[in-house]
Amino acid sequence: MHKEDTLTKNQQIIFDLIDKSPEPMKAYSILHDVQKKGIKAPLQVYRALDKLVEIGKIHKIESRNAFIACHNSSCQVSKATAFSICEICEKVTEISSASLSKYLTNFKDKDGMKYSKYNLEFFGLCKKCR
Amino acid sequence: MHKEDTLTKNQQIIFDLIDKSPEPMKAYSILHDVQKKGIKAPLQVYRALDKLVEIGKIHKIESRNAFIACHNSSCQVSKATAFSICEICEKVTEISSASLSKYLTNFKDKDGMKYSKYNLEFFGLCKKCR
DNA sequence: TTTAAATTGTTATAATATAACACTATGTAA
DNA sequence: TTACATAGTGTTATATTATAACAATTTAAA
Repeated sequence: MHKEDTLTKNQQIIFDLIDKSPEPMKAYSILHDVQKKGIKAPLQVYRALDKLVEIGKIHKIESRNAFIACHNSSCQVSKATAFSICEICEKVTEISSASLSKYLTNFKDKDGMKYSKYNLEFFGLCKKCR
Repeated sequence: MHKEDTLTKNQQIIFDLIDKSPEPMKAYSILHDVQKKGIKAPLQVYRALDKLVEIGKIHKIESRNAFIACHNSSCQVSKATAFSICEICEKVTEISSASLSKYLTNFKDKDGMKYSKYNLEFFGLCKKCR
């Protein structure tokens, strides 16, 4: 499976940065942080991000245009993602719920259509902000 | 409830355009189409879009940066949205499933936290593209 | 009717993302 | 080992998406 694939230099630098970050990181903030490592252009960042998303090492939080490392060990969920987002402090947490992913993976629309790929973003207030 | 609110001129022009469109519309494509009606600047479009999203008349498809009219009559779902997106033709359909919205509205995360607001995007192939 | 709130119009600019092209590294097959 | 395909890199330029700041106007409620 893909997750074990060796990352290239740029991919590794950018993954390490995102993985260490306690919060989702934006592309240009990543760019700023890796310039000292020789990554100078937005495209270098976006290419690494694209690849990391593709292989499931990171996820994009669509509503925030930001990226976080995947913390689900199981590979199936890399294209079936769910997050909770605090509307005050912007804390983002990946939800790993077997019942949720089972429900959504088995969900059929009006036409009986199933979708193995989805992205779900819940919004509310986190513990601290409540 | 908000949906019955009267729209302002710009909001009405932009809502009508989106409502008539068979597919999600992007902000600058909207701008292009409404220039003949006197809306000349991006900000005029974004302001109307923000308001229309806020009152639930339209939804933003986050993964596409595009906007579609809401076709659910019930107001509760305006902040609890679900869509299917065809990865080939980009057709987007709003899903109105009582069981889905019930499941997600009642979903509790590890900490027992519930979220009344969410956005779900399913990806796959539509009937035509399969 | 005056006053607060929302909306508008406008210019400028910020933030996010991709096109195009030349070059380099890496793995695979002859 | 060579040669070939594939993926990744570096670079410049540019496209796309979105907001800041400020003055003027409209609207609706007290």
